[in-house]
Amino acid sequence: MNRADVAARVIAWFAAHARPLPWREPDAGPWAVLVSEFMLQQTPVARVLPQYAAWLERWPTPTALADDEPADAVRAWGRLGYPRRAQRLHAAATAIRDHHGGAVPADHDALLALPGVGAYTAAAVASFGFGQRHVVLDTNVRRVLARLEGGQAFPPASLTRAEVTRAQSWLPDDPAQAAAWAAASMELGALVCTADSPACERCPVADACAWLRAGRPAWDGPPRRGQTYAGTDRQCRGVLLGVLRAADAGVPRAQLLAAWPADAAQAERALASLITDGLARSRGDGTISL
DNA sequence: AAGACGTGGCT
DNA sequence: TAGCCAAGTCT
Repeated sequence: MNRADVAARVIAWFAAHARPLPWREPDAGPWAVLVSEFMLQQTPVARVLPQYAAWLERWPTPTALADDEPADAVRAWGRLGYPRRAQRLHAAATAIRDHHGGAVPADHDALLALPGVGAYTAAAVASFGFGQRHVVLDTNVRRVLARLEGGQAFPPASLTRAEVTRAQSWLPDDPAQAAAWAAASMELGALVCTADSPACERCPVADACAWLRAGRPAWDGPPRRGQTYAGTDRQCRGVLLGVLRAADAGVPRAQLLAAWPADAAQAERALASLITDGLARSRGDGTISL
């Protein structure tokens, strides 16, 4: 029962059970993969699906997006969340237009240099978009490996060097197989080896799982801190940005701030941070716009 | 390197 | 219901 055999079974399971997602279709090129990866950062598949289709229809190439305004991208992002991702995707498209001839680069380091592209996204695009061999370590794969080999219910709070080393040891030698493993191990985590109530009875490698063998012990590490949201600056920013997204023209400053009546000082602070981040701009006539 | 950064669905 | 969680990145 070596890693290659276990990985092969996960890949076979994927062939039979993978969801038919548009960015995995044969006609989805690197640009489609890049767009999907940006949208999927911390956002569930179900909410990404409609936005993804609309986005690619409007901007079928990086250059098409780069030639429009960043504000258009933020508005089209809608309610996907973390609107800075829209801003960064626009910036990445601009870099692709200006420095890569309009084609998404295949080189891992070139991908990593793009705005909003970190270790995961660079590896994912190189792997799914170009069939290369990279460690693709997202939250799903981290959890799968933590259980399968580590015997722990969850991975550490932040990505460790040990996890990367472990993931490397699972990567098939052949590039095509490595890319298949990346997609399959992610899908296994998303559909079977889920964070809560994992479906071990449907797991193709349950017999090889250290965590299941140990009786599925509960997480005994440090408490994973929750994400409080109500009343935070983040929520306030979201409300203000929602108003700006919906507006055709600039919104009078006072009217915008009135959208967060609970705490005027907080609204001022949130607006200032949005402007600093380039997600909102103050216009000459005293109005605010995207 | 811990914390900021949106949003909505599920239990 | 309130908290947890979702294909992370940046500082």
